[in-house]
Amino acid sequence: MTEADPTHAPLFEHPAFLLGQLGFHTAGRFADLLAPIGIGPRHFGMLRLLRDHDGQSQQQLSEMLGIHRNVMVGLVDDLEKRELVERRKHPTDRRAHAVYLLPAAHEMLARAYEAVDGLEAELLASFDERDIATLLGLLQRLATANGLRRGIHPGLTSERISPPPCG
Amino acid sequence: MTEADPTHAPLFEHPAFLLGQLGFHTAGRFADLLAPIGIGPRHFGMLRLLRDHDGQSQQQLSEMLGIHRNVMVGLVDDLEKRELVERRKHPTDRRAHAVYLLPAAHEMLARAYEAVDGLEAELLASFDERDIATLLGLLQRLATANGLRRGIHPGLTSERISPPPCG
DNA sequence: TATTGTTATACTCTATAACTATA
DNA sequence: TATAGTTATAGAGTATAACAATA
Repeated sequence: MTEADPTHAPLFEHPAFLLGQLGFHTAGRFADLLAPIGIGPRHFGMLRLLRDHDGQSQQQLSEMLGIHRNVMVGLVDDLEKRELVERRKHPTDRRAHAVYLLPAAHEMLARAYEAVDGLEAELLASFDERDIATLLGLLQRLATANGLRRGIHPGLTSERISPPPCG
Repeated sequence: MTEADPTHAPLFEHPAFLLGQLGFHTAGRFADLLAPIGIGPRHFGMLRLLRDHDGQSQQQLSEMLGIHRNVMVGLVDDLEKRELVERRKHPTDRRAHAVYLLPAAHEMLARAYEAVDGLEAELLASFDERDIATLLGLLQRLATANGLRRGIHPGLTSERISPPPCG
């Protein structure tokens, strides 16, 4: 099953393909590692945001996460059911809810960060310090040059990034 | 909005996060570039596979693409409607269909490869030859070390890779 | 009139199971 | 009994529009 391509290199020779493949794999593994503690990547992102932006309205939070406010409703519902966040009255706008972290969230965040560390270690197991530094620098340049917002990833599902296949 | 993290580096410092972010972006852009010619990433993968494995059964093809045989039905349906492939009688197994490329598929493949080139150029616009070579080497090592199958990407949807958000 | 949170709807994609015709 | 292709069903996810309360 060697790839014989008359005009183009095999996909293994394309950085774009490898990025897509590795990104999908990474997102899936992240969801896998988060699953045992009972949250998904989107919940992690929300808790992480709240640690620095406690007490904001759902509207504000959804803009910062790059998601629609309708989706935010379900996200806050989930986290409220697990007693990780709380909806309180907004101090200045009676239409809005102010969302606050509850104490349990900090322990949850600590455990989620362990998952992040585990993922990073697993992914980069075969790399030494220098390889990692080189890779990080290149990926940061790519992300910046292609207009990706820092720390905002509109591609992480609750469980899996989702879809089907391709070769 | 500077990231102040007591215990962990901002996500921008995590190769795993950047891979997920860049992978999602890349997959989405690929779908965008393919859309004008009327196919999705999964169709491209199928046509590409058929060029080297013409006349195989749907079962065999779905195994090679890493997808379920039920999904293959719709994929072949799509391609048959566009007269890019054809179902014929399998020479040895009367239960199976043998799938063959039609002439129009070769032109479609050529145009799809232009999209691949365009994506690659867009993504790596700020990189010189040496950067690209370094990146490619690192990504290939990562893909291999993490057990990813060459040229098989079970994460490309018909239109978009799909999901919601995270920070 | 616009905005916040919410709900309802439709649409896409997936995963499972079941059916048929063959093997 | 198992397999190839197909179809049906239910589930998850998203996007859009609409609604009540408030600005």
